[in-house]
Amino acid sequence: MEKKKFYSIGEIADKTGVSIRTLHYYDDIGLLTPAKDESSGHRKYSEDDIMKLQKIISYKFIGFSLEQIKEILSEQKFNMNLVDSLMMQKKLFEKEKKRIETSISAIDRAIKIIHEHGEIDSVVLMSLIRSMQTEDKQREWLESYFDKDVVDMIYVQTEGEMQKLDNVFIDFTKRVKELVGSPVDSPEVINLIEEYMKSTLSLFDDNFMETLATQTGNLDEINYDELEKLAPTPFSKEEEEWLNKAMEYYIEQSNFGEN
Amino acid sequence: MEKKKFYSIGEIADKTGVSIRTLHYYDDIGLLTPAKDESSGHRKYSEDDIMKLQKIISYKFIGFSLEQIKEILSEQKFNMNLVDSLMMQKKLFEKEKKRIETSISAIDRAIKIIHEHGEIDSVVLMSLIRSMQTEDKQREWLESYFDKDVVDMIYVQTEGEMQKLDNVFIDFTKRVKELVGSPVDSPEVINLIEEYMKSTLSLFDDNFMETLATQTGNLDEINYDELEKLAPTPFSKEEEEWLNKAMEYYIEQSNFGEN
DNA sequence: TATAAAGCCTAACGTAACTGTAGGTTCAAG
DNA sequence: CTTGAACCTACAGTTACGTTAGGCTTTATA
Repeated sequence: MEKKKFYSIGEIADKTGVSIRTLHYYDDIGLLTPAKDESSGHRKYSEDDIMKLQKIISYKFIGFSLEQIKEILSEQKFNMNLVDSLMMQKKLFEKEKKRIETSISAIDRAIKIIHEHGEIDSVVLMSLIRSMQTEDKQREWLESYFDKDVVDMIYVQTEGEMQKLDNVFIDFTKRVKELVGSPVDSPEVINLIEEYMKSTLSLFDDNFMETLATQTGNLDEINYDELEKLAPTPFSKEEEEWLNKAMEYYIEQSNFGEN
Repeated sequence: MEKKKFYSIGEIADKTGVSIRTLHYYDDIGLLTPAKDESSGHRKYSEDDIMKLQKIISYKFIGFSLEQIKEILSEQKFNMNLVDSLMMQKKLFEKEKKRIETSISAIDRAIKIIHEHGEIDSVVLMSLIRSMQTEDKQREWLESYFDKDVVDMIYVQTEGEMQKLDNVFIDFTKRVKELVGSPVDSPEVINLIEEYMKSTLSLFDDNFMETLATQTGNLDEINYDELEKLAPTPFSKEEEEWLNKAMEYYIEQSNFGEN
């Protein structure tokens, strides 16, 4: 004589931490369908139901959808398939983890920048964040023009270097937005660009500059549209055009790359 | 005379990687509402719209909801508030990251177990996973009965130890399910329990055992219901009762703890 | 024993951030 | 002039529930 004990939905909710509504829902979609008391219509959960629910919770934790869980639970074979699914789930999780990690460091970077600069143009901030977000694709893009080790050299930076670069970049954009429109041969403009180049390049050693020079061949063929998608500039069209001219002028003047 | 250039929705989608449908959606909810060509009704995006979209993408990446983004973009103050929000987002991300990490190691553990044992009772597998999932709460529970350092000792295990424990545990459950119902004084049963205890306890050193002994005072007052919620057993009621009796018998027989 | 409170029921709507589809209009090229 | 690509609106669907609303049942208390 087995006296089967049943539990009410509230008890199950307490026991497992799954809400009543969720249990209703699982019943609705046929995932966990307990017996019902004939007269009252109240659900009554058996020990088996509880075990099944534990499995459901576990599979959910591992990342399966309720639809998938339904399948898994109904299959007897169970095994072959499961390992594959587990590995897939793992890959998905690892991707997500990576995404979260970049998001976290983007946040850190943003916070630091705000602290350092106080009120900051959101456009600039965004362009930095966006460029982190697409770093992988930026690398790919760069690697289609330069050797991998050159690209690595560009990206291998310490925390401190990066922060320094951020600051330089932000100051630079600020000045650009102030000076836009003024004659490209004015001392301020020349000074601005000179300062910026020096600060930026100072982070790379001579070795790098040489390597870069040997590979800077057919720059005319570069696909700039692609790049724009990956790292939007914090400048308006107008600012950008002005900046280009200023750069050109500066390079001509200082016969950069000749000697 | 400024010649304003506009872009079609398709061009924007190409430029930014955001789908046309999503751009429609952003328009619908009033997040990004480009001008429209009077006659055709086609959306036309300005440079400003593109910048705004870049910001939207960035804020999304950092974890804000579209609703929040709408607010952020409409505010001029922008600054004070933003840093706080960023820190909050960071915390959320860090929580999520932790969750993912446990999920990943749960998967690893499950895969190893399946490889090791081939066909394995899913109930057992689930109970292991579930217990990882609730490890934090389990610790809390334990710490309400033992000192923190004792609890730490229980949980500090190397990869290898953990795997060994998993295997021991799984073999144990298998045997229990085979032997359930047989007399608790039979040699097989005694042997089973002896083996299990030895394997389990062998992982802890004497120091630990002593500490544990001094603290094992009022075990009667333990709140088992709480525990059940955190670490469901892989046994049915029947199996569990039988196992309890077998344990009691074994402990009496072997005058465990008296010495 | 009456009644209140707690617990349970179904049914329907709401959520976030989209994706998909149907049926129709506009634009660009040959 | 036609054809195909690009665009439009409008509606439905997705996941895994949360949140009511309105009405039974069961349990505890006066």
